[in-house]
Amino acid sequence: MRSDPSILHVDLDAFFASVEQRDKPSLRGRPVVVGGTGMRGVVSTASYEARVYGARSAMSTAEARAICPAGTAFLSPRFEAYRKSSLVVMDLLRELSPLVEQVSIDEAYVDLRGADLEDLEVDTVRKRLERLDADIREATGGLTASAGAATSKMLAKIGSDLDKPNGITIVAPGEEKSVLEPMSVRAISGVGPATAARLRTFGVETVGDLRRMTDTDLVSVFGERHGRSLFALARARDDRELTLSREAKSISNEETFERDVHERHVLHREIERIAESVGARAEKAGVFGRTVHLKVRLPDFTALTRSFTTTSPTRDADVIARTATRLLDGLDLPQGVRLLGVGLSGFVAHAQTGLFDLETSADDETEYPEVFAPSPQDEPAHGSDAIDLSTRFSPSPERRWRTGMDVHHPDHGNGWVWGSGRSRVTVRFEGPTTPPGPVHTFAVDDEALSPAEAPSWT
DNA sequence: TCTGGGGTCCTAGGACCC
DNA sequence: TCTGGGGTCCTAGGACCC
Repeated sequence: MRSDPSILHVDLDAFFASVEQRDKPSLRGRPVVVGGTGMRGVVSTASYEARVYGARSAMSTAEARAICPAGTAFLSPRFEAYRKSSLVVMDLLRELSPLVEQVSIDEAYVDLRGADLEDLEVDTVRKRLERLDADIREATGGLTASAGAATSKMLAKIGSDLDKPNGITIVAPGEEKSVLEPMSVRAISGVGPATAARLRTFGVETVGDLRRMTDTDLVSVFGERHGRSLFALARARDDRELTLSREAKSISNEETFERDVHERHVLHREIERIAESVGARAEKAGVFGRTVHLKVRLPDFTALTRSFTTTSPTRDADVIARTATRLLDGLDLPQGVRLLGVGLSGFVAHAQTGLFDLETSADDETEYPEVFAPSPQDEPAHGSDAIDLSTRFSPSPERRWRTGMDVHHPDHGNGWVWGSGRSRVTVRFEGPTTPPGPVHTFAVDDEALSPAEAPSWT
C-alpha cells in the first residue's frame, strides 16, 4: 500500500447507453437498455433512467422489458462506436500519466506517480481529476466518468463507485480501513456470489465481519490463494501494481442458440462457423495455438468443457473445427445444446512444422512402423470412412496429414491424427476420450513428399 | 419467453520425470 | 522392497470480472 493516493481508477458512466444517448438526441432523458435483443439476450448496460425501474447489467432482456415502461429503447450494442470513444478517453488518461492499465473498454487504472503533478496530496490530485473530468466531457461530446483515487487499486476502485455517476472520490491515506469496514464483502475484488454466499454461512456479511476470520480458516475454506487474498484485502492490504501491458492468452467465440439444438449436423456446422472466426482472430493477432477448447452449455445450464492439446500449433479454421468436432463427438447430449463455444490457447508466435521439429533431434534413431500419406481425394469428410494407414495412395502434391483426420490401422483400429511432422505422423486411437486412448507414431512414406510442402502441414 | 460473450485465474487429480 | 517428494503438463470445472 502506498503512502499517497496515487492510484486512480476511472470508470465511464453507463458507457454503452451513454454513447447511444449522445449519438441519438431523441434517446436523451429516456430509459435506454443496450444488450442482446433476442429471446435469450441479456442487458449489457442500462441508462440511469432505466435503472430507476430496476433494469441492471446481466439481467435478462426479457425481464428488463417486463419492468421498463413503454418508450424504453432496447438497442443492440454498436461496439465500433464504443471503441472509438474508449480510445479517446484512454488517450486522455495516457496524457495524464503513461502508466495506464486498461481493464476493459470502459475502465482503467492510472498510476499518478507517472503524472506531472507538483505533489500527490489530496487537494492536488482532486484538482487534476476535475480537469480530467472536463477534458473527458469535451473530447467525447458529453460522456462522463466517475473516478476514485487512493493508496491501492482496491480502494481506488471502491472510490470510483462511491459517487456515481460523474463523481470524484479520494480516499485519504489512513482512511482505508474505516471506508472498507462497513461495506459488503462484495466490495472486495474476488468476492462474487459464490464466495459471498459461503461467507454468509459463517455469519460474515461485511468486511468488518470478515476481519474476525483467521488466516487459517479462510485458507481451509477457500484455498491457499483465495484465502490469503481475502485475509489481506479485508485489512486493506493491497500491494498489487498496475499491469501495464498484457498479451492475450486465449481467443474464443461462443453462441447461445435461440432454441436448443438437438441435431448433430447442425452443431457440426456451427462449430465450423465459430472456428472460422476464431481462426481469423488468431491470424489477425499473429498467433498459433496448441490447445483447442470446446464449450457446451446444456438446456439446464450446466456447462461442459473439453480441450485437446497437440504438438502442432495451428490457427487453421479447418483444423480447429475438426478438433472441436472430435471433442463434441465424445459427448453424449440427449438434452440438446443451448450454447456452443470454440476456443484456442497455448499460443506461440509461429507455427511449428510439427512433431519432427518439436520432439525429434537429429540423432533420434527411433524406428517407427511405416504408413503412407493420403491423397486429398481420399481424405474423408468427417464421419465417413477413415483413411486406411496400411494402404499406399498415389502421390499428389497436395496430400498432407491434418490434425483431426480420421484414420484406420489394422492393428490399432480407428483413430485420428494428433500431430504430424515432415517424416512422421502421430495418431491417437479411439479418442478423444477421458482417459485418452493410446498414441502411436508412424514414419510416413516421404518419398513423394518434397520438403517444400512441409510448411503447409498442420 | 429466467440467465450473453469475452476473458482471466485457480484448484485438483493423474501422468510422467527426476 | 517400500516409500518419497517436487515440478511440469494436461484436462475439467468453477469463480470471477466487465
